[in-house]
Amino acid sequence: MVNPIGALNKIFDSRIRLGVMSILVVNDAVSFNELKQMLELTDGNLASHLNTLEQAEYIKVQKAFIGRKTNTTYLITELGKQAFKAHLDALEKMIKGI
Amino acid sequence: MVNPIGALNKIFDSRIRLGVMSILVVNDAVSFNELKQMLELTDGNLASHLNTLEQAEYIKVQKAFIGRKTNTTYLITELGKQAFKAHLDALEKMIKGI
DNA sequence: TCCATAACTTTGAAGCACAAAGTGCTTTAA
DNA sequence: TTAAAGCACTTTGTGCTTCAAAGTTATGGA
Repeated sequence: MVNPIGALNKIFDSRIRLGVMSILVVNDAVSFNELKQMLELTDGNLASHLNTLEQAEYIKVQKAFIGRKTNTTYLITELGKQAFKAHLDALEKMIKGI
Repeated sequence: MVNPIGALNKIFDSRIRLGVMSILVVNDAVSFNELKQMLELTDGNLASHLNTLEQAEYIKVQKAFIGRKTNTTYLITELGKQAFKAHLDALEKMIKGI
């Protein structure tokens, strides 16, 4: 038998990063504050997890202006979508014992 | 919106514990060595994760004899089954954005 | 008698998660 | 026109988790 946990993505071991991806996979552009509120996190904690996801190129940042005010939103990348899907597939296989 | 990651079980944040549960949920009694081989872990690492699961009463140990030799197998408990299922449900809800 | 195997426990290092506090910029209220 | 408050961070420090490696105890086989 092949080790079932080997196919899991380490980046998604973290519940918070998993939560961020779950949100971004269905929502096109979500702001820092929306994520913060949805996931009930402190700024620092959220920022560091977003940073990890950005380093992995699973998400990207978009800085825009709403009137004069800057607004930062986060989007999932194509690579991020693939990695997330692959992780979920691996999870499913593991659970179902395939 | 309710925080989607709040319903996840911290015990199952670990890929190894998730792997153990996935195996035990479909296999009735699995030995220490079988788990060790399937998951490709060192003795100590496996033992400590099994210990965490046992503390939570999600698994239990069965010491039996094969001839004169002792044989240790692990089984999932009813509580373990419930907790595992609840975790998977929470995961699914989170991912599907329910 | 010696070695191997099973099933651990202990130890220690490395990495991670998290809160809290600090930063720089901007906007709004007094 | 300060002052306060919000946004989006970065930095810092503590405590927890993970893991490998080594040590332990017991048994079985050569």
